[in-house]
Amino acid sequence: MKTVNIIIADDHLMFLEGLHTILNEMPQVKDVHLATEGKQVMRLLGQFEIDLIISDINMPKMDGIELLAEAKKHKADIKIIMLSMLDNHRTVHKVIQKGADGFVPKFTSKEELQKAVRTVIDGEQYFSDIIKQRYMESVFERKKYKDIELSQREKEVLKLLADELTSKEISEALFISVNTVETHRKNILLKTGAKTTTGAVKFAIESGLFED
Amino acid sequence: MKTVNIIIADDHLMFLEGLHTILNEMPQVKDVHLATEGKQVMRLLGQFEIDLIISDINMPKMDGIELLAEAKKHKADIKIIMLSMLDNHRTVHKVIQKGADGFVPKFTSKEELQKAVRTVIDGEQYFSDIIKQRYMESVFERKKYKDIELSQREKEVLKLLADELTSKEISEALFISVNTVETHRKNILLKTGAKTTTGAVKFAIESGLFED
DNA sequence: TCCCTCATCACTGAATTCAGGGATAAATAA
DNA sequence: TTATTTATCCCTGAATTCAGTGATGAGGGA
Repeated sequence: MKTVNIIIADDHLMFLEGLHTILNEMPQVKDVHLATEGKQVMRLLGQFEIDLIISDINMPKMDGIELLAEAKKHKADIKIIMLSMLDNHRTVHKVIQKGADGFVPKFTSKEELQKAVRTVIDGEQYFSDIIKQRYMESVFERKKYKDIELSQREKEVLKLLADELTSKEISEALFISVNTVETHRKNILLKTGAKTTTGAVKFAIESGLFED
Repeated sequence: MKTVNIIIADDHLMFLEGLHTILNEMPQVKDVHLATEGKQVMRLLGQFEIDLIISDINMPKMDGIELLAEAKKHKADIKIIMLSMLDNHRTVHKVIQKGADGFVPKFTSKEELQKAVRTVIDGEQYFSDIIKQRYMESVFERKKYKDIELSQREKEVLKLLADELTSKEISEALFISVNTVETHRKNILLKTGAKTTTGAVKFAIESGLFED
């Protein structure tokens, strides 16, 4: 039987412990290295011959998404299974796009996790049903937000509006005419479908527009 | 040596597994029951003689905060150690106020967790340093928001403003005069220190004012 | 009892926003 | 190349908000 060396990464030690226990039950698993953040994983990659990384997304210093890219850069055929708390569907989208080999939520059963590991080390991909579902959601969300994508300048204006500047103040801050600012505002309302500036700002905060 | 029966609750099975492993190492621990949500803990409390509950905060159906109150109601001298991801300091405050016997973040080391368990079963309280720190933060935050506490009516108006209603529409919705609405708005701006309605709404969203 | 907060209502005038119509140059995508 | 998007600018008039000031009755706490 083909055996593999694994690194598991998560900043929660208790979680790491549980994961370790579950993996040790598997005959396919040879060595298991533990890490509590991304940079540590990279160091381990330099020291050992690793076949699979199982990593959490939220970690200090270097998160799972970054790690995904770095690890694949270091060793192109390395397999990566991502774990997550599954709070939002934006990250689900990102992880899949970045080329993860597997993705399961943290509340997955022991059996499903082991199945995911077996599937991935056999060279196939494994995504939990709920992940697939979230992925679809994110596609739809994306479509919903696609139609109302603001231009860079509009975002800029909206941010300043959120900071309580008036049109005149914004015009002075951006060195443009008040009329231009007003036009941007008009278009922002038009695109977001909001009736008031307040509504547009609220929308921006809630849809994470300001995070980009 | 005094031995105790424990229930551990967390909706993430892998985490539960790790916690289980760590507890099993302790000679003070007799039985460990697993649960994935609050209601299940309550059922176990009816079936077994339990001394300590170690629970996550975020769980489906019945969360840790609710569980805390329910469990103490069921058996006054039961001990409860809370675990959390430690995202915000408002929940830290809530948990301590509700009378938890211990509170440690999920990224705690095995040693600290075991120490917390020993301390609590000896009848004392155990709070991690970072928890104490967060608690202090929440106290300061609270003080900061204390000065600008809005009245019930003002909150109501602010909510409707966030929903893009104009003063006139609000006056119609609440069956009061437009002048009254304007006065409320004026006072909201005064209290929040915001210059615009947009700013006040942004403040309300970010400070979690709408959550109460 | 006295003071304070809350919720209600009123008026004025200045500032700002919103809705509506257009226009133009430059860059980008089809 | 043509069409679309982006960023810029302009004007008008109605609606709305903001700032300032003031008042009243009800209710709670010191």
